[in-house]
Amino acid sequence: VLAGDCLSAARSLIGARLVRSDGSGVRIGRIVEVEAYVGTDDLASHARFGRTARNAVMFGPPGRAYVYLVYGMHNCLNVVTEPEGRAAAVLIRAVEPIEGADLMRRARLAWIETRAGRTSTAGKTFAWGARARLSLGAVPDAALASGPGLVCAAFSIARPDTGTDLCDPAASLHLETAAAGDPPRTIESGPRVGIGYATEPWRSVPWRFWAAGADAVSGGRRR
DNA sequence: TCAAGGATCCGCT
DNA sequence: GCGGATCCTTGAA
Repeated sequence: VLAGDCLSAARSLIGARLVRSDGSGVRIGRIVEVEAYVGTDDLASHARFGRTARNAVMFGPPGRAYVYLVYGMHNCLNVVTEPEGRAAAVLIRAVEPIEGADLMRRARLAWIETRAGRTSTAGKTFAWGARARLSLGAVPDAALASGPGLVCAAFSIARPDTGTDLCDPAASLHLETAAAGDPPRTIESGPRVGIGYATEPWRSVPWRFWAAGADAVSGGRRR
């Protein structure tokens, strides 16, 4: 499915499961929000400058992970789609925890700690970390991965995960199709988020897809 | 080598 | 609703 056209792949990823299994246990989440970035023509895509060292994996075979850093702090997970040679990927924006929510919470905490430990602007960052630590306790399980940066924090995904074959069930990080008992959900679509630098038509093309009514859809955007 | 800016999250107003 | 934190990637010099 991932080898097919990117927009269809994006739709079919809604409802699929993201699985992380490592020494600390198993974390499973249901994907409820994605965005498609298609080809070198798409001026919102990282592929818009052509092939570079960072985005090379987008041009490779489908089913691989592409993890990049935005705003200097947050990792974002993408699934490469379309055949080798065509640059396209689906950004995983939000996931609904199914199993291992406690582990996700611990991973979120670990993410905060690594940043709180750094002191660049004279203790200010540590103060931010302390507050974030407190507020994490108030976050409901459903919202533990309700945003692209949070998905990576909750599943301990970082740039070294780039290139992982997400279709390999033996991989520490991989995808699984929706279970038979999962509730069917309507898929809605709308313009992508955070790409104000792109020009039309790319800026408003409705290539963001989400599961209607899902609690975990990022920041009040479930419409 | 350098400067600019970004597919975000959070707290506070 | 706004702004701060934070650092990697990019393209041009």
